Amino acid sequence: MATEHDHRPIWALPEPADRKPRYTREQIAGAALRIADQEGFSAVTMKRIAAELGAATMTLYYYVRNKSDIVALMQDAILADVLVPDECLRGTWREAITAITRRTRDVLMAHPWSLASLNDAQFGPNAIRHFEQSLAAVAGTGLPVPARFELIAATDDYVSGNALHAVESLARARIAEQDPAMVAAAVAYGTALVRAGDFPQLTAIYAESTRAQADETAGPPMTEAALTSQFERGLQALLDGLAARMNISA
Amino acid sequence: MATEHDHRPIWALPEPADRKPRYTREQIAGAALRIADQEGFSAVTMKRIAAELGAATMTLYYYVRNKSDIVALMQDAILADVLVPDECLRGTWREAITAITRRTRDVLMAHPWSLASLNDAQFGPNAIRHFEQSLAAVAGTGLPVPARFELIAATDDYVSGNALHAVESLARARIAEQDPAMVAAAVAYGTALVRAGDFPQLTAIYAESTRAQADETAGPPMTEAALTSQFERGLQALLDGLAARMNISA
DNA sequence: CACCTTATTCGTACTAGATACGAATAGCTT
DNA sequence: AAGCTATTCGTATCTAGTACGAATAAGGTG
Repeated sequence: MATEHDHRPIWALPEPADRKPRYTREQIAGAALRIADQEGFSAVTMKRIAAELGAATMTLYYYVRNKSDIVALMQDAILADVLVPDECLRGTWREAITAITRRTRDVLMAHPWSLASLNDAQFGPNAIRHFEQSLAAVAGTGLPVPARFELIAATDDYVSGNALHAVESLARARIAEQDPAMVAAAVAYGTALVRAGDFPQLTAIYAESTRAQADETAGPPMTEAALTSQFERGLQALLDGLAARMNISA
Repeated sequence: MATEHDHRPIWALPEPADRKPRYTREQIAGAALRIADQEGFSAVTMKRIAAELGAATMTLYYYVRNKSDIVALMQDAILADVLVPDECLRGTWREAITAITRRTRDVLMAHPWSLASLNDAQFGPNAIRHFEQSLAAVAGTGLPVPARFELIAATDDYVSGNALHAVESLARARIAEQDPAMVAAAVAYGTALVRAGDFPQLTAIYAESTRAQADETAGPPMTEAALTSQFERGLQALLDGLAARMNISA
């Protein structure tokens, strides 16, 4: 096994297989994934992972160099779920990209820790498969390769940012319903600040929402369904714009 | 000072000011920010922050409840830089949003740790100011308020995701030039995998790039300038699409 | 089958970080 | 000057990651 501070991705290092190792990297990643999903990312510790597998803590270090290798394996394991069935890639580029993007968002939101835990973000096998699918999706555009990359990058940017914000929104909403006092405090702080300073837009909106007695949440919409339909509209707008600027049939 | 596990944002809690505290939360955030920018986010420890201020570690806990409060203060400090001069808000909505979005991206990329360290992402005063500016930017659209939110959210999603990916790209590029052996290993791993599996798109691109003897980087473009101009094109495409779908003058 | 090699497992120890607790210090008030 | 308590900080505890080397056991060899 290579030393620490070796920058090679974990997948470039041979996995123990000489005699009969009791575990595999896949099992380790799976255990870590289960813990992250059920108990939160911060519960993913070397000790906890080992316990999940019935092993001693230090045993893990025979399979990986350090914890961030395990995180990389977790990220790649998630990407397996991002892969779409081949049928999705047979339609128009727009249908295909939409399918991939939707699925990407679903998976990112199902594992809220994934976006925040991007360390060096190594490229694993499933990342490559995902990239291949994205390339297949835009193959029908007839664009030159760099433009295809750009098309993929733009949708990827959008979906990542959207998932990041959506996850935050939902987390905030969840905390808020557990602890209504906090909402009250936050709103009190916000309104005090708005009242004190020079915030014409917010003041107008606040007045209007008070008049309409809408719910007091000052921020963006909170339900998952609302966030998802907003995501869809943004995505289609983005695809419209990209298609027009790249001169490809929408 | 409120107890730990109080979910209220740090700004809702009174800052020590009775007698004569030696520091302020702003100084603490500033020290932490300096450390993060110069030595990386992982160098931001309570001990290190305190040392930067010439204080003892535990002194910090008189000003904040815990470290994540400090991170929240750092995030908000960054957002101060995201604010644009008022002149930027006077043109068309499109010019204004473009200006805000560009500046947002610049700042996020100047503090690469900021996107990855979103904890609960509390809303601080500068976040509110930034939101006010965004609302002012889109005020000229004449859209109903929810649609304005949506317009802002869409551009925000795009810029966050773009910055996230751009930061990663640049980090990868930086590591690569420090350690060319790693690139070789990663490329070797990638090509082996592509050769072994069923990757028609990647195979074609690899063949083409070999023939054209382009640089061997399989991924997206790496230079900051290239990433920025790609960002611009994506943003304008997104705004095109949003304008069309929302029926507002582009 | 006894035995040897070394792959694999794991116990112990060390370092670093966050923070609880309470003692020490020093502004302000009277 | 004395006292109250806001503010500072030293010490101790807990948790996490991981270096190191001992213990165990798989599989080949004589």
